[in-house]
Amino acid sequence: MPREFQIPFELRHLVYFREVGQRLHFRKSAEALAIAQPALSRAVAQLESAVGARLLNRTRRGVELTPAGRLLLERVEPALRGLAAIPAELKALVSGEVGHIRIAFTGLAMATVLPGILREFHRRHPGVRLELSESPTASQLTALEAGEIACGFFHPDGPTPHLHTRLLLRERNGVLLPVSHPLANRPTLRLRDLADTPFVLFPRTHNAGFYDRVLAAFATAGVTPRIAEEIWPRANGVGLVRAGMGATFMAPSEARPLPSEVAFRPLSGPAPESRVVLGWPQNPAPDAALAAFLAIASA
Amino acid sequence: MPREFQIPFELRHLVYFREVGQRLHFRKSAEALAIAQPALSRAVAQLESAVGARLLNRTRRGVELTPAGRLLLERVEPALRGLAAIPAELKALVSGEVGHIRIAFTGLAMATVLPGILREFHRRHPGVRLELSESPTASQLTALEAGEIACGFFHPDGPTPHLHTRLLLRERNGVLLPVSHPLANRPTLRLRDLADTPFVLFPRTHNAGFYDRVLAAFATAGVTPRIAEEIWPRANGVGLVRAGMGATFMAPSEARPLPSEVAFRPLSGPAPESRVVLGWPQNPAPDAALAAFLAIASA
DNA sequence: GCCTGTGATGCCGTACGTGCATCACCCCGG
DNA sequence: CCGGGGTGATGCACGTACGGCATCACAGGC
Repeated sequence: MPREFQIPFELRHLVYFREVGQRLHFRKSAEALAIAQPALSRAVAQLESAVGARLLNRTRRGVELTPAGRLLLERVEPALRGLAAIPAELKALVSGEVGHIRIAFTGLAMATVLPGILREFHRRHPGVRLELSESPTASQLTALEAGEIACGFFHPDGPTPHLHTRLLLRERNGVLLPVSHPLANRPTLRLRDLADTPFVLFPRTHNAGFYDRVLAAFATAGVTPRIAEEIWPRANGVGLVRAGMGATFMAPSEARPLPSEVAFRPLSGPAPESRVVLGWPQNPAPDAALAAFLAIASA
Repeated sequence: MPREFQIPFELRHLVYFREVGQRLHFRKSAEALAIAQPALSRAVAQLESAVGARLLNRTRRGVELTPAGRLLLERVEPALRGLAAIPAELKALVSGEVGHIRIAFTGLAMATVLPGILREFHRRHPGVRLELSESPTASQLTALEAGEIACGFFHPDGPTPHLHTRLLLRERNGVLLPVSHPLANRPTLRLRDLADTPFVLFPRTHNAGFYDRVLAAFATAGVTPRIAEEIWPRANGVGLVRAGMGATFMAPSEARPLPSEVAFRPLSGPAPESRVVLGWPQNPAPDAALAAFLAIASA
């Protein structure tokens, strides 16, 4: 044996000793361990020699623990219990029963697809802890690149290298405007009607893709929009619209409960589109918990 | 292999895996473990097979932990640290550096020999915890028999089977009496002078040996004592003497600080004798800590 | 007194952990 | 583009030590 680092015995010795230390009977312990009695005697003797202390007092009728044996048993029992539990723990981990996943999302994702996904995942994998954090698309992309999050729900913004993506939501936006707005009484609007209306958008850096689609839609309609305010997160734009500071774009899904001072109107003709994408790194390969989450989220 | 109960791997596997899991490099880890690299590869592969999970992702330039590997490492490290500490712990125990000893004593022992012994033992063996409890001789003898205490300081009371004993103190008693007593002005007293003086003793059941020696001393002196009160522990007798309720016997050593209302007078002629004995069971053999204590106490 | 039951010991086969040599593969540099 | 250094994996042969079987030494009991 070249050297047994730090620990001069093996688990076998401890398991055997625990049995004898509890039963105080070599033959019965050997039977319980499914080995022959001499092997057990040898193993215990080896352990005693390894730790440099007598662990058992052998009398002719039975065995009793020495103080050293009591101390060792006291130390060994929890250690063995812990080690014995490891395979099951790992099994639970690789099967996706337990684990934790760091997930980022945008406000739109939380307003649309995310709640249903979370509910279903939690129902099927209650042992997996989710760390959820709202952050803009651009931040999610760098976090994914750095491995800080396992997956993200964001809004696509051109190509996403090193990522797998799955399109979860794609909705033509409508317009949210104050009920006091002259166009608020029409059932649908066209972009070109809104040339003079000031718009509340968000900083382009936060989701350049959508931002550019908004401008493209205006261009297609032949008008140039007036950008009055920028705000983030997008949902807060409702407050500005409500305050009469302008209109904003919104997907129908996120315009569900609205204050009475604002109105949501679909667009006919060109319209910007909101997209929610689930993205995760191509490598390393997702662990079991993440794989299960991705499967449910993509369903 | 007949069956490896509960735990499908050996400490060797865990030690090896910990090294690789920390260094993330097979060759360097093998060198640090003083084994060849192939042996390490095999051992880790065996562990992975045993726990049913890939623990390391082998890439061509280095190694990285899988989630399962991280979890296992997290579990294994404290376990190995605990197990590695065991030999030293046992060594400390058998060498008597640590441990604990249950000790019983009587008030007289605490008033005489015990403080010096405790001080010296604690100086030489600071890691040994002492559980001290005052209890009468008879209780100590049954506690020793039952193995409830490791040794006792008591007053011998006839033969003590199954015990080793060591006589630590043997003092002729004097008499403690109120200063108002007619005999208080004599420098020494004789028992026969005290025939009419009421005495405060203790229940005979608590130390029949001494009690009988008191009566024997009176008999030798040709008088019959008047037993007025019984009290326990003995030291409380001082209070009764101070209250003028009678006299009592006392060893010179325990009559050091006395209230001014009482006086201690040596006896000439027959006198009862106080004996303090250290006793401990003949078997089981004393452990290292107890042996060290006995050696110091007997010195 | 023998018989039963305890743990320890002698002997031997074999399984398995090990080292050496080599392989398969990839990155990197000329 | 091709070779050299470096990674971990694999084939093979050796030695050890673990385990089983048989037996020993010893104490208690109807």
